[in-house]
Amino acid sequence: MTWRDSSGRALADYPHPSVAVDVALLSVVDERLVVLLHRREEARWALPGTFVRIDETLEQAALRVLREKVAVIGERPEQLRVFDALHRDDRGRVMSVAHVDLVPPSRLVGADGRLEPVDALPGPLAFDHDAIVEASVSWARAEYRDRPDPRRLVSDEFTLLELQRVHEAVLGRRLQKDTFRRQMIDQLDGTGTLSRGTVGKPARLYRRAAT
Amino acid sequence: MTWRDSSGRALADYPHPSVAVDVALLSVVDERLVVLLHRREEARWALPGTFVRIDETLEQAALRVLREKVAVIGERPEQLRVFDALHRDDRGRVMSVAHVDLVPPSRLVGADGRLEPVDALPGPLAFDHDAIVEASVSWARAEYRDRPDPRRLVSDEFTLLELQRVHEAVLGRRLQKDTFRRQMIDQLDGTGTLSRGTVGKPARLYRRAAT
DNA sequence: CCAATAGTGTCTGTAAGACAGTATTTC
DNA sequence: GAAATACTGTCTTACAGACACTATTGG
Repeated sequence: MTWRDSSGRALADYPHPSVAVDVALLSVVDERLVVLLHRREEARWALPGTFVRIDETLEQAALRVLREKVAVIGERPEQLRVFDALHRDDRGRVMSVAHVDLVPPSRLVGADGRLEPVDALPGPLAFDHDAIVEASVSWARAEYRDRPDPRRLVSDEFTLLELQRVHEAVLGRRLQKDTFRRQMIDQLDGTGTLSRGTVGKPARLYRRAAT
Repeated sequence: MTWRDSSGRALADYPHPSVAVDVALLSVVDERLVVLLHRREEARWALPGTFVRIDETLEQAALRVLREKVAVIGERPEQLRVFDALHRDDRGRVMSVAHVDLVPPSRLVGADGRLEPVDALPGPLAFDHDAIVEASVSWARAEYRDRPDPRRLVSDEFTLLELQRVHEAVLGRRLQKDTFRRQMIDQLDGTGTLSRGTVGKPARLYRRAAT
């Protein structure tokens, strides 16, 4: 039984905006922060996006668009903000809830799209997608500022240098190893084992500490 | 001329969620951070909210709901996040874009509703409005952490103590005057005049520096 | 003079940035 | 031994927090 207002109309009887999700899927490849772009129509690159169905949440829609449009299993999409300019989409009144997700590159084998470094995008993207990429990079940097690899881009056991390289890629700048060590060390558990097979003194292996 | 897809349907022909805005309108009264609540139906308090019309932006809808439901002229509503649980509204599928606005108490004379301190709300609010209030307080505190009264709750000229009292109300804790002074002083311009009529040594008056 | 508020100098602890030294591996 | 990388001690600088002292008003 659907709800009716005093004039006998249901909610859906009133004209209302459509809602889309656009997802900036980030990863780290070759020590650079990259975003997965998707070819939209002819000459324009865009983020994967879709309309939100009436029976799914935003997160479900975000995971679905990654699966359907770029063949990737997402991890944990986060909302950035709503883009709601009146004429941003010429098909009608559409607001888009921008999302970001950050996954290890192993998730991207066989992905349908193009990975581009976030600081060297191939020309302006469709809609307001340049602004979404910018917001997603800010989100990722805030996420990696204080905590050791919260999105698990490196495997469960890692050396401090491996961890540092991932943080440098996300933050987009070099870090000093002694400062980095001091910031991270008390959020890590040593495994007692050492890395093997590299030149130089073997490094200790760590795990993320259970918070 | 409306856009049609390959099966001849316009966007609005597909069932899609309705979009609402809910606005936490904050102010500072008696050195406490307060939120304006609105009576919804019987026994439940709620934030003012409305459906977004097809021809208005989120900001316009947020300003409209303040005007229509609580008779307040808003200042600059900011998005917090979208609440999108599938059955959060029993009238149908509705997502709500939570907003926050922070205005001086002079805007609230004649407001239609009840001002309550954010840390002493009268029981659980309707829908997910408790979470919206919590997010709006976090937003306000971040806004006031580093900058002198960015929402202009005090008048154009003020003493450091007046400024500090407003910051303490927003942040919900006492501050030390010497630390506070050092944080703010280089973002202020002295006017060269002194406050008058108070007990004790007259204080210098300041203006917000042009950033 | 007393109470009250304004304004400022200084000490301490913490942490970042920078530098340099020692340690342990491969080749 | 040489090269390479891991690890750590220490110095400097900056700044927050805390304390205390001086300054200037009304009563």
